[in-house]
Amino acid sequence: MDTAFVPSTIEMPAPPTAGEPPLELDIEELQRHMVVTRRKVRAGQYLYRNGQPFHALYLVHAGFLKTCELSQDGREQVTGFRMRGDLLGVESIGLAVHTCDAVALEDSQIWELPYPPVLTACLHIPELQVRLSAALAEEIRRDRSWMLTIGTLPAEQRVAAFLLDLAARLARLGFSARHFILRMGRADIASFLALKHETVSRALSHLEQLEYISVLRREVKLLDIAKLSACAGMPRMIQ
Amino acid sequence: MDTAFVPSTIEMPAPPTAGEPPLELDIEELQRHMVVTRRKVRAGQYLYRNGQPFHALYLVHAGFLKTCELSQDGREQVTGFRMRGDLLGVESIGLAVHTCDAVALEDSQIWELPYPPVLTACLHIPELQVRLSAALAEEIRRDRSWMLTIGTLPAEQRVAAFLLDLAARLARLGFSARHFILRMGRADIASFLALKHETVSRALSHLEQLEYISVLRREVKLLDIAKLSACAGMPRMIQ
DNA sequence: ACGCCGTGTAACGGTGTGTAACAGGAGCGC
DNA sequence: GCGCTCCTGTTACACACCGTTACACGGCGT
Repeated sequence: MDTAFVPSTIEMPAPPTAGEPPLELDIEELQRHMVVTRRKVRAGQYLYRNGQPFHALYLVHAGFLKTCELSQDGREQVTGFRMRGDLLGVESIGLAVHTCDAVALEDSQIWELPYPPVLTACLHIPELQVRLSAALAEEIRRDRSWMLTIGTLPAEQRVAAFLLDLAARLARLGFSARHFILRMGRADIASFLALKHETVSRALSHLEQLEYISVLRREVKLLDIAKLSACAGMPRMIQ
Repeated sequence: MDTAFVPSTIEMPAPPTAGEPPLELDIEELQRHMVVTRRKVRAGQYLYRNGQPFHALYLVHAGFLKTCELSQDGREQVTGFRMRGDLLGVESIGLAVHTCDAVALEDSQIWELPYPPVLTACLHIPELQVRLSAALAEEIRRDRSWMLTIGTLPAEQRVAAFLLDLAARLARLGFSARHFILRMGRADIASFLALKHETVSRALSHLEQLEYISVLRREVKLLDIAKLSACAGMPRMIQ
């Protein structure tokens, strides 16, 4: 029935989908206007770092990454987990350098879209401009949705919301929404949810006691999606 | 020395600045490509509401507004306070309807930029496209910076960061950075910082005891900016 | 085998929240 | 102007959620 999310490596082919993701189509069109390269990033390596020259946007082809916001006094905050189809680097548009870090959590493949050539391409392909603007706006909405979750839900409900969001995104990519392996550790989940890792661990254990989920290290099975959804708080109004 | 931030009303002229804000120049240019109207919004009225058709971006000419994210189960989260020069509505680009609320906290004046005509104008004015993209990216950075603050700082430091941010933005508009009137209540500040309003009140009182600030209802004086800055945590690395 | 790191759990305590009470100011009607 | 109502803000006290501290265990790399 449910197929487990197997660890993806460089050797694994991109998962088959009913159709190519929309931005995937654009790669071919973009290649007619500029040099688009595909990059491999090993687990633990940075795709880009805060302070590095900003010269491209990055479209995830395969793999899993996290983005982090950093403060001058050493604080760090995970701001998102990125997977196939996600566009990275947009937050630095308009600046000379990147303003955050992007790290691969597993071996990944990334399309590198040079900037400003992407912007120039927008002039020639109005559809691309619409797409880019929409992608930026979607990024804003996603962040806002998490701000709502973090600002208004207690710890366990945040964790539930996190699992459901991850499950939904994996399902969109053709993976199982009920059985998957977390590609990030408890500390990263915690940072993302403005919690401490012990709290994440406790929340997972309690959700398991409730039999909403089964969890063993990084393997997660969602056992009762309805109950978990009720626990997670309802999503943003209209979407 | 310090001039107090006087309550702005419809009758008050926009404050004088050394130069017009960059986006202000674009209004004149935009008007050559589309109908740009100036709208008045009374305190307490909505500029737009979640679920309403999305047909424009909004540039604040004068006044003060808040944006709110809403959930289906009634939770609400203030996501920002907007003043002159701020662009609103960008989070809904790509959708048919607005995804959040924008409410005027005082009588305000707003430039209404019809969308998609703005997008079409970008094709004719590449500089505008650069500006719009940069504005969207700046919105993302701003939200991320607050996520870092909320995710890594305790309550009192969040409040300090909030005051400093507000002071800096007011200063940029030509107002005093040391003596101003808050246009929002404690509850809104609290929502924005993922706190409760009592906690905000307590933090303000304590900062006053420390003689970092003086606060009386909505009137705030920053007495020791250095101490307050040290309290607020250092900002995002490189900006 | 050893060391390091991530995960998981428990105990304790502190920070922030919830509740209640109160004060003061604004707005409205007479 | 006065009185009343409502809203906003402050403060005290109680409590619980989550952070802190500590430790054990398992997996992985050398």
